[in-house]
Amino acid sequence: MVATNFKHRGHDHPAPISSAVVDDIVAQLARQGYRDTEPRRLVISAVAAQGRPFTAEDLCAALPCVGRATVYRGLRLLVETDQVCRVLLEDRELRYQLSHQGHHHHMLCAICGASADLIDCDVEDILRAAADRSGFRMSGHWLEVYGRCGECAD
Amino acid sequence: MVATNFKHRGHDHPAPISSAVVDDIVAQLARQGYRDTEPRRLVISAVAAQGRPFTAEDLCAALPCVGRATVYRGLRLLVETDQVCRVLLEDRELRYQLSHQGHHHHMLCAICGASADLIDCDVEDILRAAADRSGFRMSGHWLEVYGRCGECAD
DNA sequence: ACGCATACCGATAGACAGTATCAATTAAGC
DNA sequence: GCTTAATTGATACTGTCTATCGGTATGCGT
Repeated sequence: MVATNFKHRGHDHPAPISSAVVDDIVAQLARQGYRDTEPRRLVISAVAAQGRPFTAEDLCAALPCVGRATVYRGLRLLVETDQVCRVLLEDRELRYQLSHQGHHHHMLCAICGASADLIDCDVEDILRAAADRSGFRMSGHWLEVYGRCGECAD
Repeated sequence: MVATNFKHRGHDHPAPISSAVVDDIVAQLARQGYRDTEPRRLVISAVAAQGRPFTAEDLCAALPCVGRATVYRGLRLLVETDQVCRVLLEDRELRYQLSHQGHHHHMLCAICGASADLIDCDVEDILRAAADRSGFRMSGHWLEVYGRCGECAD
């Protein structure tokens, strides 16, 4: 194969990016009519490789061979299809992470950046009741909890 | 007085911006060592004049005679001194509003943009307990509730 | 296997919100 | 009034994300 100044695309049969997680997400996307492309697999793979909440720029840096616009588009698609959820830091920086099923909230460690799902936490009903008292009909909410994880606690 | 191409400053004695709210905030700032300047009073006055959560750009537009940087700085100062609180819309747009005393949350109407304080809502303890269960020590949180206010509920 | 329609890609330019810089100005205390 | 440090405003800049658009590759029907 001859080197070119163009990026690899499918025509030179690169090693397909594949793993249980990637295949699963690609299959879910396929079910909704989205194509199975190599750049998209690369994005999903990089997302799955992140150990903690990451920024879009983190992904771009981890994927120098994928266009920025493609990374952002891929990320947005994953958010829209609920494969990835968005997390907001105290300084309003937006991060992402693979979403576990169902609606839940995150606890973010201000020191190491780790996140943990907030389990057994039904603020929903309480908020709805309080909203009612204000004459509002609640349709959604955004909640982030900040603190220190066990390892960073003092 | 001769017209110049420079903006008015104190030297031509413009009508001082004053009202109960403005004077009160200016006094609080003075207590913390911040000067009483005309641009700052203008910003505070414009903030007080807003009927609902507003953006920094709203203020800039309402204050064409005050520099952008000054508006942003003034707003930040007001947030840091707890005179104004920040509110996050569902699309992550940042808005501001005069803060009423004490920690509380906001209910935002997705239709008309109105906001109401969420009263009798102690999510704090519940969150802290849930965080404990995840091994976290909670230090803060960010909560916004979205929905429809009474008037927009149809 | 082949061809077609169209989703998709990447490079780049641009929109946008907010910040840094810095000389000029002014508030506040003496 | 005078001094000095805080403040201002014009502007340039940063960083994040989106729009555009020519070209490409995927998935499907055949």
